[in-house]
Amino acid sequence: MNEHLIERKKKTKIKEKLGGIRLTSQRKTILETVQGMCTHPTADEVYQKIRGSLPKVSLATVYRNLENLSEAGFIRKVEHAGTAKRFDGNLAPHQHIRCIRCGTIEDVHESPEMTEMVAKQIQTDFTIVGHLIEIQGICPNCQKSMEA
Amino acid sequence: MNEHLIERKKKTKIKEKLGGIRLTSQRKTILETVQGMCTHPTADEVYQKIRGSLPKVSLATVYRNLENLSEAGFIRKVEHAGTAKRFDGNLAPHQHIRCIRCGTIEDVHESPEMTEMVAKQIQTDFTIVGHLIEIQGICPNCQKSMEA
DNA sequence: CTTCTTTTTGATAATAATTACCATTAACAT
DNA sequence: ATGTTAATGGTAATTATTATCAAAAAGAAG
Repeated sequence: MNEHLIERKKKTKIKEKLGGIRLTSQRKTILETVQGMCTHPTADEVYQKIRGSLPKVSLATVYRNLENLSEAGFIRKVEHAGTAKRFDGNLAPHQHIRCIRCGTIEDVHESPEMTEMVAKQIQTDFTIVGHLIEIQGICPNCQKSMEA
Repeated sequence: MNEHLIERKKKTKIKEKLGGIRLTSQRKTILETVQGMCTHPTADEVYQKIRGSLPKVSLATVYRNLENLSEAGFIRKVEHAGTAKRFDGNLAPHQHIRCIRCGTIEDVHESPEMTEMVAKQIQTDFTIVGHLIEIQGICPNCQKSMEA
């Protein structure tokens, strides 16, 4: 194995292709940020988080990348009843509990029996593509602020 | 039963109190419209529907009334993952199937076993106030338009 | 390493759904 | 009939998001 080949191999490794879409510093940072947060952030929350390392980044870039990173399957869009879209770096199938006051979302596990039960129940002329089970509650923080 | 009492009874009947909130023609029309539709309309859909009988009605009035009619418990706000809010005149507990392409919502029945199962599953520090089971699919109409 | 093509970006305008504001009008208790 | 309070219409403001477009960067080809 000569030096040329070694050089080549390194380059290929470093490139870290994202499957068709180009690897820009913005895209990389956004992906790593969502993967590193367990809070199911909105576009704006990601934007605020990355402004330290990428001061010139545009909010539009964040929206765009969250959208195409989820289309490419690197993150997923959280289906929920709240207003602002939220994203999740955890690709394992699971459901969520959402605070109806502040919008905070945490993970909850969905048992295979429940999945099966949901699928079994429905008789419809729609073509079913999935389902959403969202538990709704008040988070501990909001409970505190309500008592005060 | 003398005429006075008969007169009184009639009046009470006609007043149709809405539980604290005043009975305006706009409010009455909006309530009856939502109750008469099985399509889980958005504010704008209600607005378009009532413009014939109430040409001067404001869209803001529709938004306001859908909100306070649901707060007062006469209709319910449909919890769903779509963008525009939808309202339902059917107060019986049930869940929905939503077309992810056009937003159409139809009713689906939720079995008590499923309700129980959802409640049983979760271990959390949130105070649970309810849950949302949304089946997601493609409605027959959208299926047709996709084929074409 | 230079050049070419294509994608992506930043800045900002536009849009969609909703809410806020406020002077005028209407409801309804007295 | 009248006074108080709530509701309305018209419109501006807000929030979340998408569209636009010239300039910059990415990655392929030589």
